[in-house]
Amino acid sequence: METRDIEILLTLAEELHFGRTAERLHLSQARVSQVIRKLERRVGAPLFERTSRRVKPTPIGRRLCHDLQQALDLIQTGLARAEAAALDTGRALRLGVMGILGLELRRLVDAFRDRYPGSEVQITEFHFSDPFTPLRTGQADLHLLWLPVREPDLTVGPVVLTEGRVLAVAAGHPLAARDSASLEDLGDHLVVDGGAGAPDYWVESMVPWRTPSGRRIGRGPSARTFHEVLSLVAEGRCVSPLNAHVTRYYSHPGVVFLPIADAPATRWALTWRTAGESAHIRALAQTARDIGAHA
Amino acid sequence: METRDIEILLTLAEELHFGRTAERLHLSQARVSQVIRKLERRVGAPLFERTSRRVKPTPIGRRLCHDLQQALDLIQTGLARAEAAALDTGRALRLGVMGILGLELRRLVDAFRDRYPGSEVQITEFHFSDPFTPLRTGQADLHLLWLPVREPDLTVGPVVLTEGRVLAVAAGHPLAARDSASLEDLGDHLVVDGGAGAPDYWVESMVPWRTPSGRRIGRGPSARTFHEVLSLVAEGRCVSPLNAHVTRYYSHPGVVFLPIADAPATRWALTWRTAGESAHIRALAQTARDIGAHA
DNA sequence: TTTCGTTACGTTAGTCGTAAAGATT
DNA sequence: AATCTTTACGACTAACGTAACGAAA
Repeated sequence: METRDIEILLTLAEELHFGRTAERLHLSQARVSQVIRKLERRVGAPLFERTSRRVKPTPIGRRLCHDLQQALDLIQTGLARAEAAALDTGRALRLGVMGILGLELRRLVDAFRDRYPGSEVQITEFHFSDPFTPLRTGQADLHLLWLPVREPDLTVGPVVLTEGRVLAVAAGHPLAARDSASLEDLGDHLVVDGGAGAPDYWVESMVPWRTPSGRRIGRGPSARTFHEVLSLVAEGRCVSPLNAHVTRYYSHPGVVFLPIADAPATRWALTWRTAGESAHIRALAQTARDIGAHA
Repeated sequence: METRDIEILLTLAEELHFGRTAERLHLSQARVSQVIRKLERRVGAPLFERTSRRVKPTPIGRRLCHDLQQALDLIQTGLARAEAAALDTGRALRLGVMGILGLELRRLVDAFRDRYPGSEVQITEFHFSDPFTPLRTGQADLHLLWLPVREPDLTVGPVVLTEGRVLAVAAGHPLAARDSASLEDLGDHLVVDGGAGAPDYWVESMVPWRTPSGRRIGRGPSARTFHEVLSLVAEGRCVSPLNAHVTRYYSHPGVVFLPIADAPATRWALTWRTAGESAHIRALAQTARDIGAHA
């Protein structure tokens, strides 16, 4: 008898309804039926009387649920205690960020250090040219990535930052004189190319392949890091959509940043390998949820 | 965290040795390592300090083991209680036997009824032509089968009967004048054919394909039930090895039974579908173990 | 006829073993 | 070198979902 089975049994004893039980546990109704049947065969007696109208525990079932509820509570509190203790002794959590963005996470990191004085967070910088590899190779425990992230092995956690987008153009560029740009303008110029390390859907969400009206957006020279992008833009070899926070940290005489009026907001979320989830990771994610996203 | 994982953790905490833990739980050493590592990542702290010479629980590990031990005990006692209650309310256990053999099980059935007055055992007869199907289709909960039984989905339980073998021949048959037969004699005559419902290894163990010296044993007409066999033998169309208990219940004027001096003993064991194992089945098997096998 | 629970079957995720590598004495 | 744990990889079991079926009101 596995704890998963116990959880299903107890939920059914509460809900008294196979469908609602399945829904609460994100299972199919059939699965709930199978598990209960398996338990009944294991025990050797029916645990519920059921018709299509009513589900009611038998005396044996009721008694078993009572015992198992206690056991499950014990497991959960024991685990919670161990996790709490672990947070006082753990090694540093490596939090990946792209470019200068680590500075924007001060509030989160301070709040986390405040809650878990025994834990440490280490900010590590990675490049947008290969966004998921640091997590997969274990170079980072979490990574701050812009959404959408649709990778089956990764969990997308809370959104911690939301910001607008700007277009970086050379100071002498025709657009530089305007005080805002639009996605449609991208059709008239080359944009920086991010290389092949990231999946198309992810690049597309930041640097689209087509303007809203359907014109193709041309790819210019490629860059791996933010500084390389800035250089290319300053040389006038291309333009590049960027996230608004760069305007707070960079001012380059040869580059002008124009708000892109019709670009969707960029949402930055904590992301981690599902298989690598740990108490530390959950703690940081929960801290992020609690302090909320801020522009 | 599943109960299987808890069991592994607790065993390791007792043995303080990955290899012995694996052995006790019939697992590979690697698997133990994997599970512990998974738990450690889940908790977020090492649960054991280990070198190739020593395994020692950390304080967090020790504390967690203590909590989980209690939980596991609770699950097991709760389950045991439910099973005990089930034995008082259960439906009849259907015990399959071949031919007249049910009469030989009186002692077992009486002992079981004595121990579990709320339970019932119902003897059901099946044919040797298709020995495993009754279990697989659910027509029987247990089946008394001669060994060896090598079916991946079936569990072989205790041996409840052991007996010698006899050769059934027609009264007028040349062998009928002798007072014993040997396996070598089978090479001179046709034996009854059991049909294709049973696997070869199982048929072979009762009616071999070759004599000890290697001569081929010819197959005669086929029969599905014991009575059919007896008819064929009486008609002189074939001979047939049988189990010795038949001499206690059958005396047919046209048939003579000769002990087969060099045949191995037949061992009859309770067998059931592994997936269908229940408290009732375990109770009957345990009763059988306790009263022991008898000739 | 609708509402549930059950059964049948195909897919997939995770368990487990094998074999080889890595670490410690 | 010997002993024990960890890692890598492939096979297989069992968990799970989908869809069709069956029973009850």
